[in-house]
Amino acid sequence: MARDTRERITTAAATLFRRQGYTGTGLQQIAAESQTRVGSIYHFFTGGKDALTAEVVRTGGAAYGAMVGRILANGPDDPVDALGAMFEQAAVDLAATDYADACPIATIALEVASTNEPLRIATAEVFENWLQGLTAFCHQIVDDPAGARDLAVAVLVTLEGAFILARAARDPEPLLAAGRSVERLAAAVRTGSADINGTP
Amino acid sequence: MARDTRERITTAAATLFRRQGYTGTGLQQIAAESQTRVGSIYHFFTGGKDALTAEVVRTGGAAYGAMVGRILANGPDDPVDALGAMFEQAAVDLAATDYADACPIATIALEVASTNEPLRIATAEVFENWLQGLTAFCHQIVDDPAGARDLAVAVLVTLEGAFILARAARDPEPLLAAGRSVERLAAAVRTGSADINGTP
DNA sequence: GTCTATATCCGGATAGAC
DNA sequence: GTCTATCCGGATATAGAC
Repeated sequence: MARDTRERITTAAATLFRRQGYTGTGLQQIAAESQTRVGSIYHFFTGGKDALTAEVVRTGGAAYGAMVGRILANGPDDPVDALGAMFEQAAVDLAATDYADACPIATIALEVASTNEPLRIATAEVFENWLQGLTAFCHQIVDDPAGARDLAVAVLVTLEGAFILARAARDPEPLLAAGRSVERLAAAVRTGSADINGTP
Repeated sequence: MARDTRERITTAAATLFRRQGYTGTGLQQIAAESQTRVGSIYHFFTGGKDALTAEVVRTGGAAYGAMVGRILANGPDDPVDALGAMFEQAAVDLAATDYADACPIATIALEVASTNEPLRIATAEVFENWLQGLTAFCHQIVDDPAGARDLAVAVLVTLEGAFILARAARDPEPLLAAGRSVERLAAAVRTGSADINGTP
């Protein structure tokens, strides 16, 4: 049962961190949720809470990035439409989980950004990995590498910000509105028709 | 010194909440930072930590919204350019404060979204107030009310998401890239030239 | 590997002297 | 209004029996 125990700990921690954040979740609660003891957590994670959190950030981040990649790959053929569909799926998932399951690392990222340098770096690396995957996808829409990266940044930050508003309001509408705007931006970038200073 | 004490408490709490979040900040630390005692906090805020936090969210949110409004009003005459300038200003401010002073309520909003209903509502109201101000501004760009609201949502969520990435990476680039994309989106919305399904 | 017990400290909150 | 003292629970972390 050794491997099972370790996995129960990380999954319980991931769930609790999503809903309560890093500082808001105690090791005792993680132990209770994963049906182990605090001592067992320290058996598997010698570095204590921070070592556990770092692993949750990295593996949870990789899993979420892979899931988004699948959604984009299995979505509409038109990559612009696929981006919009991703936001709609995020809205459905968020409402279905009582507005709890949004970004797995956003709360942690904000909590540790100015207080915990190793964890800050772990979150930054996850975001960068996501951006690289999204940039590759956006290359279907824009040839220019810098343009694809900019579009990828826009997609990710729009999703992250929309998660904040949707969770706060307990309303999927910000995610849907954000999806419409991302589609519109991606279409404008693709046609190249929208100069920064459009004709008034 | 009575009024001063109360204000010192809220100011210290606002600063600490920005950098460490809600659960990551204790009343003892707030008391130390504001040079008072925990008992004094309870003298002014009978409801304890949550009452203090609710006031910080509301007054800090109103102040930040007013500041953004001033930046937009005093920026370039072209409202599309003004939106881009706002992101550039946010990037400058963030770097100048060692990547600490981003959104005053975003961290709190994520922490309490699934754990503290009164505070969740307080953050939602602040976001809604900001959206109404931004929607009024975006009416300079789009006539259609729904279009102006959608653009306002896009601007706010893009800013919020860019704050997360910029703080995690300790790099203003996500804010600058987000600003370029918001300008591009606003220009496309103004000209109405970018259909959702643009010509490939 | 797992569990109990415990050390040390900080969390929010309150009562009451001054 | 301010300050001291304190309650009680939970925080992280560790030591050691089994």
